[in-house]
Amino acid sequence: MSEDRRLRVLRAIVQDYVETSEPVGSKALLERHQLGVSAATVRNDMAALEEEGLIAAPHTSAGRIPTDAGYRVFVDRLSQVKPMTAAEQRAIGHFLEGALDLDDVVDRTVRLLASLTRQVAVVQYPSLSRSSVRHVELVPIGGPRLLVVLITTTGRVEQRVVDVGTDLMTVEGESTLAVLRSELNGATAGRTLADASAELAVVPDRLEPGLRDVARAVVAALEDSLVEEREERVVLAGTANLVRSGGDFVASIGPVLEALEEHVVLLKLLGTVAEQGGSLAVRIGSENPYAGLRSTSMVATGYGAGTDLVAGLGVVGPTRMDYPSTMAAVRAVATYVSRILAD
Amino acid sequence: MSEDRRLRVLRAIVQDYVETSEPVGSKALLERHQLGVSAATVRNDMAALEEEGLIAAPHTSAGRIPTDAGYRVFVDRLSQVKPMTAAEQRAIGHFLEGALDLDDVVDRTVRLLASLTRQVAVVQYPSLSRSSVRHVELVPIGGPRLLVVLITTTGRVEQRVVDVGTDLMTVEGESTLAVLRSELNGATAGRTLADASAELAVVPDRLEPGLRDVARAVVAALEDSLVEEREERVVLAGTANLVRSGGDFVASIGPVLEALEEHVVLLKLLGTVAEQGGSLAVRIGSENPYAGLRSTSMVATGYGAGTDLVAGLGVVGPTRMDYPSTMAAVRAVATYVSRILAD
DNA sequence: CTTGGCACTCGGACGGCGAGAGTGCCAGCA
DNA sequence: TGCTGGCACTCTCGCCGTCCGAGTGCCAAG
Repeated sequence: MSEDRRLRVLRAIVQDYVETSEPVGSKALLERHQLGVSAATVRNDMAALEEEGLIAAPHTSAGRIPTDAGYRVFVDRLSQVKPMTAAEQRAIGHFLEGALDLDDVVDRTVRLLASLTRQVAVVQYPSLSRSSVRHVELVPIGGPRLLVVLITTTGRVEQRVVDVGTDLMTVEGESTLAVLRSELNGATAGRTLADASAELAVVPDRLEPGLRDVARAVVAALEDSLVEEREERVVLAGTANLVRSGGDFVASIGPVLEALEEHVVLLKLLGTVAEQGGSLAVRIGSENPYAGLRSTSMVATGYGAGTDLVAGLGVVGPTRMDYPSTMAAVRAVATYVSRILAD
Repeated sequence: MSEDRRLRVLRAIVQDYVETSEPVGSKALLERHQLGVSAATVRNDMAALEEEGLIAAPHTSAGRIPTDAGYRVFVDRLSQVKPMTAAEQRAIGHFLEGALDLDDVVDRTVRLLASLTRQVAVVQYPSLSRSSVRHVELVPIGGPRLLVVLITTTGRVEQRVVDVGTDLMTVEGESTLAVLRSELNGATAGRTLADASAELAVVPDRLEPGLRDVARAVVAALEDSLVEEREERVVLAGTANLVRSGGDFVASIGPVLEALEEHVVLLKLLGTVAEQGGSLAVRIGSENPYAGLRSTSMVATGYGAGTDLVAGLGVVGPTRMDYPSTMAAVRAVATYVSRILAD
């Protein structure tokens, strides 16, 4: 019994099941694929595959469906990411070109990904801790309050109101701020906040005593913006696709929607992806650490301006999804967004 | 046949149907409400109510369910918004107090509203056109590009990259910017962008000729940020509640999810609400102009810092919802958010 | 105007039945 | 040793007839 043919059978089962949403039997398989063997042989192979835990039968007189492990083998060994057509590529580029600012880029990206894959798309905002600082601005906004604005090379703008204890809306206040401003920019420009942390810490000490408290408050605010939960944002689109996905999956969308609303969960998932280097990550069904997402798979990858990855994006859908196309779309979109952000 | 009792019957039907999700018959009504009349009388009243189009029978041998018109009468004449308990009020205040910045306020608000009402919550970001300008900042970000940052009194920060044609990252560039900066702030500070529009338009003419093109580009960017579609943002939470809402409603969540993703639609709905003055707006089922939301009701109101309303918030749920509690929650949350924003 | 009574309707649950799909196993063959 | 055709077996699913009960509309009497 050739291992090779058994895997071809598995591939055929996955493909058919993805297409029809129904358990596939030996006969149906022969009709749609040229396997060159008889139904009985296929049945033997199926029995073996079931033994290995790659497929399962919902009940005696139904066909087989792939298990999570089956999809895993399919993704790892039996499928290749199918390239996007030139037309699709053009469409992606064209759609993303028109974006006005970072919000718009992220918004367009997530919608595009959702409509390309017909699944729920997830896009993380470029992370602050992994982006470089372009500029720090200080704006007095009345009384002792100061608005600290942080602009990154990816175009993300983060702001925070700080109470500095002294009223700075005065003439000498303005010159004070100018000093502080240039110190801060000197300490941070061009590097990530995390990298600049040490330099930032000593900024207050380099200033005249009267300014130190102000400086300390501002530096604290900048450091604070790195705290994981606060700094990360994630955007969704295409949740309606969950309903359309058909099959018995629809019954379990409740927990899935809940999990998707827990942005922290999504960030964790995207985070591990962005770290583990370039290529696509696929997390299938029960491989997923979060209970609500046990019936789904996630296909994700990192993206970013230039060579560093600054965030992750991907899609979430039923484990019965068209992995090759989905993977192609995720990869293509990530490539294009990265290109756009590089400007 | 007293009109009065007929309405009491309608109220009882609405209450029971909301609670049980099942058509309610004359007998069940008598068991759960002290109407002081016989089943036959109730049946007569029901027939009359059906005649008036306020209730309907799904089929012959089932009870009645309220029509959209029936809910309308219930909301307008038969229910009063039931006040939140002191404990609930404290919880709301406490939960919102902790917010760090505007994003956080909006985020907490929408989650709070979703969990209070067990429905989909919708919160619009404070609108730019209706907020006052606190400060305009200009930051050169390399080459001929300038980042224009707009900060409103509600704490919202909007940024836009502008190509001004000249490289401003020079010494004289910086002083140029200082002039422009103070002109812009002089023209806008303390009023809404819309109000400042006329003043802004003449700013370029007051400057030396070499600066005019730069100034025009910046002013155009500011005006541009008012364009409706771009300026408005809306945030959702609690979509998972749609699934839990039970009854036959679950079948139609597909179109509802789609409609909810069309933020433009939600903004239109919230927009009309915020305009029409203080109190709560309730839009029931087919009163809704958008096909996807025909099976839902929306309860919404405006909120804002001080006396002006700057945005809307509300919830979307099945027409069969507990209107009195929902309305109470929406109103209470709006009140508290407004209070927080006033700081 | 209300009430009790009564005949009527209809949807949903239940159970039996047959068809069809799919399987496992076996014996024969290369 | 591995493939194949055949065959008996097992389930699920859909269909149909039946039954039950909830709920109604109407009527005649109070």
